[in-house]
Amino acid sequence: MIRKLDSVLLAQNKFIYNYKNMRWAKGRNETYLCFVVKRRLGPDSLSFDFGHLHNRTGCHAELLFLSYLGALCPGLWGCADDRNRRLSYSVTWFCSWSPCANCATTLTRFLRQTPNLRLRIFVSRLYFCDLEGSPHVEGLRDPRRAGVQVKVMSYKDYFYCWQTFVAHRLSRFKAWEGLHTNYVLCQEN
DNA sequence: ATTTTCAAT
Repeated sequence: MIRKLDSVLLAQNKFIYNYKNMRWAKGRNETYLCFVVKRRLGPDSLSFDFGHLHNRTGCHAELLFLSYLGALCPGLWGCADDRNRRLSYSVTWFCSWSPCANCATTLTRFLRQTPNLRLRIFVSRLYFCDLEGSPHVEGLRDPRRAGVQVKVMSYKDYFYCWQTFVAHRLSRFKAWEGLHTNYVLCQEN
């Protein structure tokens, strides 16, 4: 069983504040990304690592994650086994904002060149997708065309994140008001 | 009706 120190877990209030899927998320000037890395061995996949990060100035969370990928997934590149095959990984991430157009393009290009990496994206809120003609709607469409599963987080996803990434102690995830309604609204985009 | 967003100060 994977066991990590509390310091790598998110504080409860930080999780709630950043992932709350309210329609106008005032003051959420950061983006958090919680991730699970699994190594795929034939039909089985084993949990390999997990954690979270947030953007730094000038680097969106998604691209920051990509910069850590080599360390998170040893053998993803190069030939890692005696039969000259690369190792396969699957990554699931939960992002507080959906990817912007630029990140989506970079991500899509990256994944096309890395077929041994499978990615699933869950997003809590849609980044600038309300505006008419928003280029960031591509943040949802572009990766999908490359075979990435992109979904809006629902109650069960928040629940899972709470259990997996948050220092919850013994407290159970408690849904905020409007969670489900906001989820439904987001999902329609 | 309007509010908000991977800051800028």
